[in-house]
Amino acid sequence: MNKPIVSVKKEESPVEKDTSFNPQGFEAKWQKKWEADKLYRSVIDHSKPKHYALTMLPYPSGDLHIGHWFSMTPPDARARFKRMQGYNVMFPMGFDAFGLPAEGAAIKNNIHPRIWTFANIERMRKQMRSMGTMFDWEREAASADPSYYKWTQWFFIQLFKNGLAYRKMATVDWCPKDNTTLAREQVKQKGDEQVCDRCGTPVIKKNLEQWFFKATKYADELLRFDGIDWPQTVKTMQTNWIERSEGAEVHFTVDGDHPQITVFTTRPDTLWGATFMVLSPEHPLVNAITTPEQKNSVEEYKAQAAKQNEIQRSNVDKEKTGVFTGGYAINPVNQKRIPIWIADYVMMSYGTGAIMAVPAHDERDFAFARKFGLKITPVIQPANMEPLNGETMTGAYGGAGLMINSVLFNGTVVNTEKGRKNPGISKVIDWLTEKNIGKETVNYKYRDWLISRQRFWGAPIPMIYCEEHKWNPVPDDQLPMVLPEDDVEWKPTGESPLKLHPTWKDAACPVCGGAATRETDTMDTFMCSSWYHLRYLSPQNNSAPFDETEYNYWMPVDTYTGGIEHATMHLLYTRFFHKALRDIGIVKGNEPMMQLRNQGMVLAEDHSKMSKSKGNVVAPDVLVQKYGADTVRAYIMFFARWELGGPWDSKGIEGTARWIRRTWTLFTDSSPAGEPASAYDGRDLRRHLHQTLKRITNDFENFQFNTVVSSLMELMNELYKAREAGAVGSTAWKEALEIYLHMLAPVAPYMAEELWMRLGKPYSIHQQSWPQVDEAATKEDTIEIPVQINGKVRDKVVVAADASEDEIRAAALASEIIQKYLEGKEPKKVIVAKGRLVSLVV
RNA sequence: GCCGAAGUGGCGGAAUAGGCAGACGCGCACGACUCAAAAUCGUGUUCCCUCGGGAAUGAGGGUUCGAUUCCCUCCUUCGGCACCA
Repeated sequence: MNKPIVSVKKEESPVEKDTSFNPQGFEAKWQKKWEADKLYRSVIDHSKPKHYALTMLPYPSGDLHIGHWFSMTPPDARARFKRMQGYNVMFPMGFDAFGLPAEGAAIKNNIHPRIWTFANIERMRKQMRSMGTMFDWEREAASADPSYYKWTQWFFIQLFKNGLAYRKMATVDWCPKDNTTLAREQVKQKGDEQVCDRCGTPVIKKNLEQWFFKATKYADELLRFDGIDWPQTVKTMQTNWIERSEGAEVHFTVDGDHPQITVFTTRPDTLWGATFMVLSPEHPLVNAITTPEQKNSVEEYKAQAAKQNEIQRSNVDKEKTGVFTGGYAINPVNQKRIPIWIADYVMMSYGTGAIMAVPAHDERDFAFARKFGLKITPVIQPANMEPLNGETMTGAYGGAGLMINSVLFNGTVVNTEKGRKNPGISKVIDWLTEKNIGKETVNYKYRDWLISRQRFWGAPIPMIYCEEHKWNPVPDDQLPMVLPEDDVEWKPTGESPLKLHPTWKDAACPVCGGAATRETDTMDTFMCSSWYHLRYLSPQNNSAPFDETEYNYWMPVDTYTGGIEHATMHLLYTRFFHKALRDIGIVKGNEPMMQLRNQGMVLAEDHSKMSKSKGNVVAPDVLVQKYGADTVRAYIMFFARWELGGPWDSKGIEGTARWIRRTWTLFTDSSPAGEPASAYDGRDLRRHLHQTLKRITNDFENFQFNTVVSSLMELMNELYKAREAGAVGSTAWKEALEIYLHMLAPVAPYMAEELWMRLGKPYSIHQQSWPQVDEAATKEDTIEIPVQINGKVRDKVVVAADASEDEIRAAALASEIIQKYLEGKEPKKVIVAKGRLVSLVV
């Protein structure tokens, strides 16, 4: 397993250096030397432009898998490239170290999560070192370390003090397997079930008092992506997740002695067509307005809806259901008495939990009205169509037209625009406001971030409850509020072990000093990862979450890379968090990460997801032992488009391994074929070299790692040909070898360093400057131009690279083959694309 | 249902200010070396063919001298959201 792949040993003379390819040997050697020399230490240096390259930190599950390599080593190559370009690069790494698997291990093995977690970190750190990345380990941070979560707690308190963290009773999602509440972002739709994003278990609803962050305060700002270069897909996903909709709130009075009911609508222009009202079964006024005759059926429906709620009631295709409450509302625009129903297609969690139903112009309302025989009144008449008739319509009409049946608004134009851009909507909103029966409102699907978790292995929420003084933060001098080491029971009881701990929850009220109770919930681990990029700035700092001088130099993050699965979770949380800290005065700027790129996923060879249970996981350690880390890095970059990912191909790595070995041989074989020709013309070689340099520079910039490697492969093939042609010894040859190693260095840092040394160059190649493209050298002398007749290539002519259109045309027409095709006739048309092609039309 | 991304040889993928489709690599075939195999090196490899050529970038249409690239319609795959009022 551990033997070198190939031995290119020739008959050895004792003075000759060993030229056998032994990556395991030189990789270990350089790793040690780089660490001893602190080659990748990143410190403030105002003489250079800075570049903060960040890749999402891993959870310390205990084993580095190929996906980690895929997400870390290409960005590492790019960070190295940036460094050679003259940037002062910081490329830190750490661990998202709180989380449930540690508790699972605690339950299973009766071992404290801290011990399990930090043992895993130790193990993964070792594995990561083999990857040959330029991580600055002196900046490492682990979120489960008290010196880290001290500041996670401190940030919570800052949010609390600034009114951005609050506690409320709410209907929340609960994962019965993980035994904790979840934020809405962490609940996913799977088939027709809502499941826990972490474990896939269907969630249930619970009414609980929980801590929230006021993320919705930033809804509008989070919809703006000004000045940041993020993938459109992520921006779209966040935009859809927040889902802003413009409309109006309208107040309806209710028959009898009841409070008003407010509805939210995006179509106030259709108010005159509201022929009934629907409340969510959970709406607080349902009981009050239900008449005695309807009480039984309403209760029955509510019970059934509540039960369905636990399973899943949001199946779109489901037949509409509902019951009449017996109550009536007054439509404020025309004083019509309209029946109030309850139905589970109206959600308490959106808008006001009540809608005005306009069956003529809303499909759901239409289906409901038809099923229960409710009145349908059209109020928008499309042009060029028979007048709509509520009795005979077969579906709702949602398009443009003129308002009808709407008294003073009759004839008003309604288009398909949303909100104020629609003249009908805009006019009605103004009128509602004036009449004081409604007002313009913007509604969001986005909800505040539920931060409480009923778990042990997280940062304890630093709050204390006293009967008299209610909730108060733990005083700063008592931070961190550390998790207990002893007397913790590892039983899957469904309650936080902290709650069951004999003494942990006892505290003194920060206000009166009297007996008080600690919060026993911990924070969502996404809170920890919302600010880890700040902790990297100064992980040792014990008096502040980060140094301001470090912040001013390094922030914001220039390049952020990671998986797209975090689009509406971490990537949204961290933007919110940054904006909140900005308003509190802790950080500057509007966005934490300027450029974002998402890598794809490495799939198993059968195109399925890799998983331990399926046993189809590719183990990078084995590959490193067999081929060396450089080959694994290069193959990772080469085998698929980084942004797409794809299935692993275990045979494919042989090609990359061959290229690495051939590169080694090219540099170390001192008996080149071909005579050293003093008359060797290096122009072709230099042209290839500088064309490649230009391409690779561009490809690194654009995260196109696969073509970086293929360009290097091509250039190596050229180098072998040049060697045959007697290039060895020429200045072009020497230049080519040096530049080749510069370009190789980010991809295969170990071998590049080893070969650089063997060229007799000064240590270290990783401190060399990225070579300059010699533009003149990239230019061709002559070019071959295809000549098309009626779109088909018939011949190719060779002309000077700078030949004029006339010259090219003449050369094309002079071709014998072309003349043969023309059969003596004049072409109807001759198109010359200078430097590219000639197209003849006959 | 809505929104988005992607469809190129046996496979991963190159090539888009519209200009020689298939770079590079895997696989495969043949050859050299070898007693033999592996490794290595070399040659070939989109398909069809009557060897002159013809067809081809998911399908169909359009714009153009010319389309993988731009426009329209459709199909497939993947991802996101999902009774959002």
